[in-house]
Amino acid sequence: MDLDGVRTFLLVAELGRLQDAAPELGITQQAASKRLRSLERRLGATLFTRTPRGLRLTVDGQAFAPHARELVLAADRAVRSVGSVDRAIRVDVTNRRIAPAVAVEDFHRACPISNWTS
Amino acid sequence: MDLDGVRTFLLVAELGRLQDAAPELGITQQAASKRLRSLERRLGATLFTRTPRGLRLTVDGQAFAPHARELVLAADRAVRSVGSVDRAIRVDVTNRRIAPAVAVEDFHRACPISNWTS
DNA sequence: GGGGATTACGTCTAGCGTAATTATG
DNA sequence: CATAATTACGCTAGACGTAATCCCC
Repeated sequence: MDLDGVRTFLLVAELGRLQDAAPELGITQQAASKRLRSLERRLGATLFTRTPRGLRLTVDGQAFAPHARELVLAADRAVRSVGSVDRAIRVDVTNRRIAPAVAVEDFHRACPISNWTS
Repeated sequence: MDLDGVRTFLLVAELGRLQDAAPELGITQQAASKRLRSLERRLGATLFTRTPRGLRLTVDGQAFAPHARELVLAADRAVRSVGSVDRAIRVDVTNRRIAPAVAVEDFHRACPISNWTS
């Protein structure tokens, strides 16, 4: 499951036309069309009714929309959850011959933390 | 953003070893390793500490885990939201010469619904 | 004919699997 | 040495863009 397709769905549902939504997403109209087709194929349902004046949500699309919004919000929260932690220090330990290095390394093994190089 | 990587993350975080998680996901150990690397690259953070006995969560990984669970649950709800709606009828209107067809077609234009053929 | 979406097609990147490599205990 | 993860490499499927096509006002 790809979230880019879900974001495409939401923007197209809001704007009603691929031509408006596609530039916003940094892709072409054709790519947006294929994203929606791919999403519909994945879900096994038709999300939009295609008209020569744009796209309108089907009942499936209307049912999917709120869940899609919740989904992208959850994704944004998940992305924000990393990197926001205050990093204390960053120490590279390569020489085990000196006592402080051993002490730091022991602490490293006892309490693993990210951004260590080894 | 790809949810398969998030599901891989959760299973590896639970089981602690790629070898156990990979078959569960229907992929090889190497593919699981690359999925995690891809996810970490996407997030810009290291989620696991690699050891010769398996993988352990870093602080970033611990912070990401609950959001990841919420994310996959939201995805499952979103997928279930389509197709569960009760379908009432399905009518193909091709002949505009008869009055009932016109009436149905007008209703169609006023209130689009999925599963129409045109 | 004009605006809008789709299809066709070439290209390019991402993801997987098999096999070989590295690293730890 | 055994175990577990990584890297190398070839392959296939998916995604994008350009160009051409279809469809309804």
